[in-house]
Amino acid sequence: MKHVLIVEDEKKLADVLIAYLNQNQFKVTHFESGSDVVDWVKTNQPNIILLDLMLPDVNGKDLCKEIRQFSMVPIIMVTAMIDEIDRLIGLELGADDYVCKPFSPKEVVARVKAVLRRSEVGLNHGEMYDAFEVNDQTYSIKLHQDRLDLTPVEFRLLKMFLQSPGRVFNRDQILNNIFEDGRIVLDRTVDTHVKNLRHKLKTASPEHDYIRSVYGIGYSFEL
Amino acid sequence: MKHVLIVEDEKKLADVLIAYLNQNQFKVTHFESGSDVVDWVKTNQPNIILLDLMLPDVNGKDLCKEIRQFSMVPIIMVTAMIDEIDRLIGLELGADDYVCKPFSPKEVVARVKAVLRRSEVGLNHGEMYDAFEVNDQTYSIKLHQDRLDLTPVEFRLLKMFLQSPGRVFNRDQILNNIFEDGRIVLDRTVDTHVKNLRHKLKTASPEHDYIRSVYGIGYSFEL
DNA sequence: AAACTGTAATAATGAATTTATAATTTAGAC
DNA sequence: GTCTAAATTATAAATTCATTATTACAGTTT
Repeated sequence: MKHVLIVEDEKKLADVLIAYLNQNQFKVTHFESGSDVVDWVKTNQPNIILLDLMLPDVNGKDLCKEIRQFSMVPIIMVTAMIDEIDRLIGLELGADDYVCKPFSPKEVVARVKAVLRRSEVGLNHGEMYDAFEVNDQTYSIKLHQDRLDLTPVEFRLLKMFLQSPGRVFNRDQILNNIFEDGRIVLDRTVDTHVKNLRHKLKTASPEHDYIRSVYGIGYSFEL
Repeated sequence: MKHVLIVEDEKKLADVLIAYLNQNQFKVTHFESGSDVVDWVKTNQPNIILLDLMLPDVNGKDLCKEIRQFSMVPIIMVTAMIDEIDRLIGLELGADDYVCKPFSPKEVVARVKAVLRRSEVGLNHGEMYDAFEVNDQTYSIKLHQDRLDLTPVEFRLLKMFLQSPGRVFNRDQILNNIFEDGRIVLDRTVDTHVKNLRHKLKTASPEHDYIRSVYGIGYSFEL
């Protein structure tokens, strides 16, 4: 029986989740604050953690990172800050997924199952996107088994593209996704990174043209 | 303190064993099923495993073989099938000893101690990782028979790397792994220890470049 | 004293960004 | 349709910035 740890200060919300998860044959443990979570996780080794970003005592992001220090347990972030989401994606937090408040309990259960499934099969492997394999542990991406030798910026850029194939990003969106801090750089910088990434992709797979330029708008990734 | 992993689905039985082992200064981890055992062993490297042959989800024999793929950790098989025992002995399972249910906890503790003693003295070396041999007793690591002359910090650093080859560690993670107490030192300190370790590895094996710097992230060990 | 560890300062390297220029695309004029 | 000017994107080189490597030394421990 899979064991889910919920770290959530809104009692009502937590109760609903617990009820749903129990109905789906999950064992659930609930913490209303973050202070004792690390110790508990170390001794009890849950199968998955649902972690609220906004907690009364500790910062959810830091907690996530701290857990990552000693465990690869899957973590799903829960947040009310819809604006934060974009920045969280592809971030080096080490979380496996996120859900945004308000959410349906059904959705959460589905995500929990999905993440567990993912973490069970791909033992050492990262998430697959077509022929690409993204490995957050090793900060590397493989294309057809071969490791692409990417810089940190290129890694985040390609991961962002892979997560939304076909979507056209303008340069502002790309910069927001790539930089945690809201630092401001020129649009041309994006071009340069795209150029460098294209070159590395071309080296690995000469026949394929993955990144499409959309004149007047930005770039999109075509699998 | 020796760390014993018990894989046993009968909760009561396991609890008795845990109590006895704890009394004898063993640290104990308990799994009620076999599904997550392999991963856990890979990261946690127990000193000995007590493995039930009959588990709800996976076959104990297969589990034993699978563990033998990557580790020489001593394994004691536990079984209720007294008839099976004879067939098991001498088999290519790779287990180190057997106990038959019903057994007295005292007997099990005695066997655990015996097997550990056996594995510590004599020809039985430490855990092998490729050409590296880690010996926790003597706090030393050999590369191709040659003993590397490592300081305690270097020993823990290299052992950590060997346990997760290919994984990229950032400096915080390295420090957390190396120092049990939460002592805080500068990131540059990691660089220095890595440099010193690299030098010793180079002396022992000039052609090989084991430690890879991952710019902006940390280090990884490539076997 | 010798060995180990941590820090600080500096050098070396590598990545990110900017800059400059060339190439391409688009839209309007003919 | 084709030509041309303006806008946009591509590329390469130069610059700035960040990270890592190395060295030397100081405080501790053995």
